[in-house]
Amino acid sequence: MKKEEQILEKYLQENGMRQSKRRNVVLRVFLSQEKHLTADELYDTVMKKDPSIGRATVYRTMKVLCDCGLARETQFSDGITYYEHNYLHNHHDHLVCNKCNTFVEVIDERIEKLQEQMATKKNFIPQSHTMIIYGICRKCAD
Amino acid sequence: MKKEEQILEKYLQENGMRQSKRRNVVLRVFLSQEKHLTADELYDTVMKKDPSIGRATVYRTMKVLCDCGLARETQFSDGITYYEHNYLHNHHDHLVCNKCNTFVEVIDERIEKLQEQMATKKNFIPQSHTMIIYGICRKCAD
DNA sequence: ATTATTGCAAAAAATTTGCAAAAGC
DNA sequence: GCTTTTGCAAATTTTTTGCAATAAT
Repeated sequence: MKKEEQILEKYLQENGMRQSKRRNVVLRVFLSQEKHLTADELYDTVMKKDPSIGRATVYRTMKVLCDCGLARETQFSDGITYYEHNYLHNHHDHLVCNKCNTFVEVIDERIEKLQEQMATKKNFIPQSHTMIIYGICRKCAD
Repeated sequence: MKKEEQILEKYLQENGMRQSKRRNVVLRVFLSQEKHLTADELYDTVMKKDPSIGRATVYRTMKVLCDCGLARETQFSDGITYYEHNYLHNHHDHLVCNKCNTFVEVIDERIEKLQEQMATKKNFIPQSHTMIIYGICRKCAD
């Protein structure tokens, strides 16, 4: 059994929730994709595995996955919620191209440190963050 | 006449658009409020000034204000679009409390510098960014 | 006069919810 | 058996759009 499934199982147990086949299908489809996914894209793929699974279950399951720390939500400027892996995947931020809308993941430890420092100085206990830099990517700059 | 109105006027002229009373009402209501506003809050206030103005006009006007640089959009984790001033207001980021949902504006020049540096190193031309740190605020920490 | 802007209502898009039926423990 | 989970469809919420009427230049 995958580590991720164990994490989910533990979370469910601790919160008086039950395991279910459909929730596991959503989990596995989510884990099998390395990209950022919208609820809709996830639903499409889940449908192919098990057509009996509805949209609401995908939304409800992703909420659980976020709560137990396996997934996290990010919103780009299009207003749609994207889900990305959050376990054994280093936290990262994004550079989003204003022209072609592609993005790359980035991480800068110096920025991470300063973010923590700054929040703490403001008497704020940081738990997570999103940082998105919009601009023009290499390809579109030519 | 306010500087902001001149900026809008210039933008409209350069883009073959016309001035209009209703657009000006939305602009003035937006300028009169110092906080972050949702389209809905804006609509409520605009309605009181001029009940003949519809929701669509508020949305369309805010789009124009963003395009001409007077406003900017930010999305917190609630998925709703907030509009904030972008002219003669220093750029800033946000600390959002996960418990009470209040936020404070912050700015850290060292982070700003590093963001620029990092993007450039990735062959990316940065144009704008959003950085939101979620956590627990001073009040909710007790 | 010509063309942009608007209100309105309807459409779209994304997500949530109520509820009876099915599934897990 | 009791309680959680689910599908479905309907409801909500936020934003966009089509169009005929109106306003700006």
